[in-house]
Amino acid sequence: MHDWLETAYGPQHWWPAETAFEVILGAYLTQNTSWKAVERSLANLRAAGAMTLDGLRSISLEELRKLVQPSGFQSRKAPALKAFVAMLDDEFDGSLAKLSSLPTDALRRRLLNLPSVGPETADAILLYALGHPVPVADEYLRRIIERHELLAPPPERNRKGYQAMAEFTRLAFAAVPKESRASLFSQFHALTVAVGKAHCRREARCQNCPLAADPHPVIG
DNA sequence: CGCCAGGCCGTGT
DNA sequence: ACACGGCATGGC
Repeated sequence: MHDWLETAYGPQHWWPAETAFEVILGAYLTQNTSWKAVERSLANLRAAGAMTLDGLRSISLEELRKLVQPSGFQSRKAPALKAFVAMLDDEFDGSLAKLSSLPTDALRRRLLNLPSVGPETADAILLYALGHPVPVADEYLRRIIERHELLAPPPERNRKGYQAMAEFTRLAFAAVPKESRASLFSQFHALTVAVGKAHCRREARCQNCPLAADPHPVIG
């Protein structure tokens, strides 16, 4: 499935960001929000000099709310971003490297304790900002698994479903050498988003889904 | 205009 | 533990 999608879509070079901090901002902002809207918020943050740790620390909560308004949920997302900065400052000397030096499991638990960080946001930060080799699952992958019947029962939209998708992805790449796993998880997630955005709407069945034309797409 | 987006959390059973 | 609704905005 990964290889077939890669042939169809090519390298995706994800996460679309210049810095690790920008990845983290985007991971929060894109929660249930289109990337297009996130880009506007990111542009606001960049223009305000708030795309860095120092910049984000400096601006007021009120100002931050205005900057991230275009991507919605600002009453949640702005305080959540401030809470991340506070955690980094208070516990890790303001250093992403120190945060990242925790073992993956402990780091994941710490991230999940932050407000507005659930499994997907935690894993996106782990993989794309901090380079830890964890799979990232999302609603697109859930639909793909459901509609192509790759798992029984199909994953639901809750933590158990998320865990099932993560395990599914880990198993699918179990044979891949450990040092290649982060880049493959990145590429696979990016590809599922690419095909999901294009063909996998919420209600309608897949329309012209390229996976349906693949004679051999199914894992398991 | 209605649907939807790269989730998460509080509340009620 | 689980289902369910609210959260906000803008693109299409």
